[in-house]
Amino acid sequence: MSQTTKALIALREMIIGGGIKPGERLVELPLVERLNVSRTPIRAALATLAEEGLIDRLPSGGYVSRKFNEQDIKDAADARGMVEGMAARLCAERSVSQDAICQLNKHLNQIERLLENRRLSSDDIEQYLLINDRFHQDLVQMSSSFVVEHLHERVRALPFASPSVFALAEAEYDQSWKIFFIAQEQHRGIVEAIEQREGMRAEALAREHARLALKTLLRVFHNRTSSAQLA
Amino acid sequence: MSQTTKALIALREMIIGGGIKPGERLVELPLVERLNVSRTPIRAALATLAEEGLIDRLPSGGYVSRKFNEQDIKDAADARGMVEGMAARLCAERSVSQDAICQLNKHLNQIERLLENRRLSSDDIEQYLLINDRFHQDLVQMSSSFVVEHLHERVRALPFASPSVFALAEAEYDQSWKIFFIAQEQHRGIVEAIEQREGMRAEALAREHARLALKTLLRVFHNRTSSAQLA
DNA sequence: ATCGATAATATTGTATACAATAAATAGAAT
DNA sequence: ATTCTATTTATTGTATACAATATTATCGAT
Repeated sequence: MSQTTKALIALREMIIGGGIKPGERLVELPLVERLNVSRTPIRAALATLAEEGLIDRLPSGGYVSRKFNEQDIKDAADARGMVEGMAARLCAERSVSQDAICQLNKHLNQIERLLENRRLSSDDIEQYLLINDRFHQDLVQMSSSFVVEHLHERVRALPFASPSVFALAEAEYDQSWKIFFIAQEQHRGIVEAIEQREGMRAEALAREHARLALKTLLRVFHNRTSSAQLA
Repeated sequence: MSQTTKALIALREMIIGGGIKPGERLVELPLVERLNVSRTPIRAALATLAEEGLIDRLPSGGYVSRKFNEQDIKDAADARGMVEGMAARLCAERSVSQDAICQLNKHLNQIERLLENRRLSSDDIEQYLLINDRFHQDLVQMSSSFVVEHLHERVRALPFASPSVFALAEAEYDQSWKIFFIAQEQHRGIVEAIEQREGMRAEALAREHARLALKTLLRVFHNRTSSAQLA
């Protein structure tokens, strides 16, 4: 693993995890000591983080950690829905191959198998997130649009735009295991719409799907507002 | 102007303008000589260009100039419509101030004044592009969503996603000056929809507006296919 | 005490040397 | 001739010294 990657991961973790507080300036030299990497890879990592939208470039040079409010999280989810919605629509309009549909269904079948045990273990949920991610990733790939792929990368990098491990704890609550079933129903709907070339429906479903993820996420936050990144 | 900015602009111009051909690898040392800038700012510029999607990062390190086909241009326009559509919708949903509406209308009035002379000079068109850009930029700003702003920056950087000077020549043709009126009508529609809090309509109009820009652009390309960037 | 100018310091921007890695070439074995 | 390996070369990755700039502190004037 390159030094740049090392710095990037460490910094991301510090920002999300609260090691660097919102509004705090990211000075290069101190980071050299904290991360045991020279300035060059740190600068590269900072540039990347700025592109990802996690930190802000100061007009006079340097960076500060952004602070995100609840509205930002909602917007991020909305944007994610928009991009994945476009992906789904393009899949429908461009008649993806039967093979592609099968691959999507394969993921969904795996999820279904997970959901057979009504009580999901932590491992199950981790599994779920993994497969879920693959499903969405494949969907984007199948749109055959480099632009959509490109935007999806950006949207995925936004904090909390993706269903995260934070949502993990949530699953313990009895009230929320239904979420998985609803999400799965939406997954099926999206694939069905694509198969039937119903672009508009595919897009709408993908958007709604993002809203569901958001709802779960926000509930978690309201339970424990102590999240480091939140203003 | 910093060396990095200098390198960035020069490289962008070389890629779009054809000085660097699609598929060509961008080796740092030769670029140092061609641009009279050291490796450090060149590396920074290359990283930025990769984020913008103009060049591809090789898994083994280094970059190659991307080649864009007609589908990519269509997708870019589509994506632009999607982002500006979301911006318009948010403006509507979030009840932008009367001041904001006035500012948008101010731009539109300026455009209207330009369009009074049926025959537009090159200067007029340049003016138009400038004002048009400000209108769209303001629209995005007024959505008060940093996510939308963020994505808009990405989408704007995509080649040909924005109405460009290429379209300039096109305006000479008698058949195409109507385009400006249609575009203006859409502009008015978008603002009206925002004013009346019709989110869905605002979004749809913004999307359609992007398709119109695309149509113009594609016509130009079909007339003179010799464009450097096109595969 | 407050403001402004100037000096001191901190911080980023740039160049470059060196290290690590990838690509290309040449040579040997089959 | 072809493939594999060894060696060379080309290219990127990293560290660091120096330059330019921005920020902060100091001091004097009002």
